[in-house]
Amino acid sequence: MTDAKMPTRSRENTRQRLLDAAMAVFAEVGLDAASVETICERAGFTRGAFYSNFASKDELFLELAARVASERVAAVQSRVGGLAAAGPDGFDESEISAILEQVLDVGADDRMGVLLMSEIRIRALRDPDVARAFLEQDAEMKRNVAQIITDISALKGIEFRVDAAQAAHLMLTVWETAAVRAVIQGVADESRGGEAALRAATGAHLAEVAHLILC
Amino acid sequence: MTDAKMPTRSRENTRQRLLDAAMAVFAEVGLDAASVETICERAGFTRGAFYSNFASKDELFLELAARVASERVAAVQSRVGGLAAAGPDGFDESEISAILEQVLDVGADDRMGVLLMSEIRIRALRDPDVARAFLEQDAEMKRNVAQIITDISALKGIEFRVDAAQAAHLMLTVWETAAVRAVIQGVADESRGGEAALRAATGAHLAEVAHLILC
DNA sequence: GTGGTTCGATACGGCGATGTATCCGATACA
DNA sequence: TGTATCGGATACATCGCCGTATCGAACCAC
Repeated sequence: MTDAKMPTRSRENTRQRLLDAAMAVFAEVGLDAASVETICERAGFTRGAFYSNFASKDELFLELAARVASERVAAVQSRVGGLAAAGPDGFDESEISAILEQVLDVGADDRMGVLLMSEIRIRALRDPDVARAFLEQDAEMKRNVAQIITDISALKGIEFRVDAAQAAHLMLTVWETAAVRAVIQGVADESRGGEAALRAATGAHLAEVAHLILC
Repeated sequence: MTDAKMPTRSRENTRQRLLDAAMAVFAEVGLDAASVETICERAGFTRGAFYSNFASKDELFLELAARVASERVAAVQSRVGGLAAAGPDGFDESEISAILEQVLDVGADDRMGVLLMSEIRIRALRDPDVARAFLEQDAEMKRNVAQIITDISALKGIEFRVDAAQAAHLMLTVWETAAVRAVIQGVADESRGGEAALRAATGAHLAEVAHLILC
């Protein structure tokens, strides 16, 4: 029963390093093209360490996907908390989009995040387990964003043209697609528009939607 | 004269069969997981035929992506043409979404179409060539949809809350995301909701957007 | 210190996919 | 009818990667 096991501190450490390395490699070349070998050498291990910690690449991916998803949700939730601070003063449509932009830019503002989510998404198109995880995470995100919208609505006494759930759905959709589009744009003209361009593009689209849902 | 040099009729035929088979296999297992061998046996050939017609799997994919893209655009364009027939009678927000739904359901209404476009999209996130092709096709689609919206606006004397380009962008975004989501939904509960569910889900979201962009 | 356990490295066998080089049959042409 | 060409099949050599089995070293309790 002592077998509850302190994972030797080094074991858990190894797992995390492997997961981090896998995240980077998956983002770079995609799940299928990423060999176990590559992941290991990126993490500074050999395949022995890998198979001592994971049964297969798929298992690792599942765990990684869960980690990424929960991190995204957690990050958004934490930002939602610190939102009430935003005073109930002046209000215009740019404000709501700014708030959401700030809330959402966790997990979608960097190239790697977009690539990883795309990898998870395409996997969800074929694997039931991943599909369920994906939908659940998405629903959670939607709930959080809807909460924000509701809060704003209550705080400022504003009515929107659609209910919070629909608005949240729409904004998440637009945000996600815009982020992907921006990365593709950067790849097309490898002039490395990078972060700035990405943020600008997604922000603009969000503002557009905010305008639409206002009364 | 129809054929400058008849490529033996059999050669071009072989190419097409290989492309068709590849399309199916790519949709099923993804680009990376699809082996040349699998594609060939699906098409009823051996690898000899493949390497006689294509230099590599990547080359085939590029050609396939171009074909799919141009087919999508062509299909939408042809539907746009037959649109003026829709009489300028009664009008409500469900009509505009119905029209767009009808126009768009080419290329996104079937599981395979969604899977293929997702494959192209994820490839566009890493390969500059694919990225450019993707963006170009997307812009073309957007132009066509914007045209439809403009036509409707003129025909019925309606003003929208955003300009046609923005509206088109939004509707394409929502449509595409909804289609993907529906497929994932079907994978999650493999009760095979299938086509009907997919169409219903995407239709509902489109209607929602139509409501928003109306004055 | 000593023995046991644990974790990662090394070594091995094997499979599957790739790309090329060669062969064979059918069609086109003289 | 004989011959050249073309398209696809077959055969071959190779490589990368996988998963396991084994080894060795560090860490633990006593």
